Amino acid sequence: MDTNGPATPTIYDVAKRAGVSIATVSRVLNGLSGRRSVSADKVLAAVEDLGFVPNGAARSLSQGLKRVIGIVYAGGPATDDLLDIEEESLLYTDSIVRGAEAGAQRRDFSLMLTGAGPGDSSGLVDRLTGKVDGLILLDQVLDESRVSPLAERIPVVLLAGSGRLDGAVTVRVDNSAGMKAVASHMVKDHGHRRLAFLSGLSASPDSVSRARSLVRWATKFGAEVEPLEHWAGDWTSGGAVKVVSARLESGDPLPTCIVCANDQTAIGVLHALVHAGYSVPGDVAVTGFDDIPVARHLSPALTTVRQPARQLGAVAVEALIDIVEGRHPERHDIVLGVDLQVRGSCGCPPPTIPAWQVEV
Amino acid sequence: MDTNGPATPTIYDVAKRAGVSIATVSRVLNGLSGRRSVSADKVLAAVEDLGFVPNGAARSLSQGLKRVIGIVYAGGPATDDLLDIEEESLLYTDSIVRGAEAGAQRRDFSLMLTGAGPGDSSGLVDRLTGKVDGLILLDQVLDESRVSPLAERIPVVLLAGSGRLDGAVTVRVDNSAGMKAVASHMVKDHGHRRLAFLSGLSASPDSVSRARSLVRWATKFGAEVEPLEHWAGDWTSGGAVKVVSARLESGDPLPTCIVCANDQTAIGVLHALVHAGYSVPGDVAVTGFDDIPVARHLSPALTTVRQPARQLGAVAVEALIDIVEGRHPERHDIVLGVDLQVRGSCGCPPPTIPAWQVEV
DNA sequence: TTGTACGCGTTATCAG
DNA sequence: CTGATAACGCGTACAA
Repeated sequence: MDTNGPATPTIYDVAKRAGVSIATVSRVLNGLSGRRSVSADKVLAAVEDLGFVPNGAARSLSQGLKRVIGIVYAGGPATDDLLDIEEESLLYTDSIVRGAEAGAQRRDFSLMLTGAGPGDSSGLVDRLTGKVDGLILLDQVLDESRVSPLAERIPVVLLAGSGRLDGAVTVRVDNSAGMKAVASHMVKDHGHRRLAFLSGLSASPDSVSRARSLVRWATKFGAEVEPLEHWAGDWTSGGAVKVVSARLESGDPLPTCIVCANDQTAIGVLHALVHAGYSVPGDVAVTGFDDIPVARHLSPALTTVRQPARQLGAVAVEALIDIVEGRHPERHDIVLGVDLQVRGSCGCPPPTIPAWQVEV
Repeated sequence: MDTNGPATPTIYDVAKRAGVSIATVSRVLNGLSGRRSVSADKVLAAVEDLGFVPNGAARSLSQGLKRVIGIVYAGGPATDDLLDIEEESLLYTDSIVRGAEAGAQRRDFSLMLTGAGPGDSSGLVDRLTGKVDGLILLDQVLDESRVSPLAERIPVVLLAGSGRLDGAVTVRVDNSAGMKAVASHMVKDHGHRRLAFLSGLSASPDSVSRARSLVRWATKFGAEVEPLEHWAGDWTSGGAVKVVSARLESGDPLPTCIVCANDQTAIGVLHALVHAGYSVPGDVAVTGFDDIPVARHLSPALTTVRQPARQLGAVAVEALIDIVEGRHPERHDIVLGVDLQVRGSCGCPPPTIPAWQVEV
């Protein structure tokens, strides 16, 4: 066993082997050297031989830039089994992360990931803070009141926040436009007059904003929305099932259309209604929000508002890196568009092209 | 604008403010100091005041340990639109990543994420190498031939590799047991005699191993498996659709049961069969592998082999960190168990409990 | 073009 | 228990 063999090589080892100074090695490796000098070749050869890779920590320390951005999502290490059931809900987050990773890679940054439990995540955030140049916070990982103090220590971008925040930039989708599209389609096209909005967690800006928008537009188009307090969900399908069951037991007549705060909730509604013997969309129409991949595979396929999840992540990273590199962003509140994906659950005939051919 | 204000504070700032030396600050912050000394309180106060967070790069450099592990998955930054269609396939990977993150957090490590395109990812891997203490490579991100040289520069754990590799530890699932369960259920319980195995990419160890196992067990149980070359898929539902279409056009009779290399493939098969007027499981039974969240929402719900994706990630991280910290792992080939999730697509009656109540 | 020497912010060693 | 000081590995002025 070569336990005491040459540990991971440093720039000094390379320099020695190539017969030059470390400055030359550094220059060659960073392209600040004449293209094809004699020593350049020797350096490259030595690098190859030794399998040298620059130590990132030293690099960061020297340059004062880590080239790493951190992203924090809600719902970290919970009980393994418990979360499995609601795993679909994580999907949307995962798409965002993928988009963020792609964006970071484009700018030669790396992405550091951290899941934050529902409790106090400031400890986690602090630990991450030391390792990164900037932070992306997904919805609900930190009280908005705690964001501002954080933001004056390190660049922060909020994903799906409420909008106006002190130091931080916010990236979010146009909830209002999405809900207008839903209201328009369900009220004007399908003629529904009594809708319900099944919300997410009441503390979430997205849920609040979607509820408000739906009420505004549905009302404007001549329909009415049931009291929100009867339809308080929590983003999960399990929560949605409970709400629908409660409504069924209350004896009140169901609305003819249930607009859900997200797809996960819509899945729960679908199951609960079918289980109770109702037909969707025959008896009740259902819509979602997000367009997670499973949406088009449900039966009936879910009519939902499509969020550009991947792009959301990419845009957030771009904005963040701009700030990190000293470029101040033009806008502190970036809003991305959405569009309605009409499928079967709203009452429209299912599209003739099969689901696996659907393109964006 | 406080542009020239006190930049991010260092340990020197804290020391000065507390009226002690940096050594004392360091000790207090790392708990190597008497619990309640006088200066400790002053240090803590100064830290709080200044919002001091230790610079991770300096820490890493000093300690020779970055406390970061990297994970590389296949399918990085591709065309945004293209990938959306196959996004379900990413889901399995995402679960692994989540498990890995949870595992890392438990050991006070951070997770760095990188998506590698199908091309030569050695550049990406190199760049990551400098920033982490160890690497987790998901299936197919690097030729197995390239793993060994990498593994002697930095600890590496392979996820879903072929098993025996030189320097690296491998974590994978028991494909053989999974396929045995499928073969047993479909042949012995349901009486199928002619099966097909719709494969993943032929270069993937997982695909090869699953194919071999299915053939072995199905044969042993008295059934036969169609020639594999007629059923060569690529892990995607799009690829599966093409294969099924080709089979349909060939005029050959379909087998009575199609065993798919993964769930994504099974989704494609389901769609293609239904589109062509066949009934599942009436005319043809279908099974998957993975148990991605969407599986239980399909109609019919998919019978599939459940992989403990999250646990896979967590175990990989544990093993990797052990190596990083100098503990040599007992086993270099860690195999996790799987179990068959019987639902509707195999011909069994759908379970009476609704899908949203299914527990593990 | 090339080499020397210093700084980046911590931890850790070794005197007091 | 505390404080000065040497690493850690790299980039980069500055001098040659």
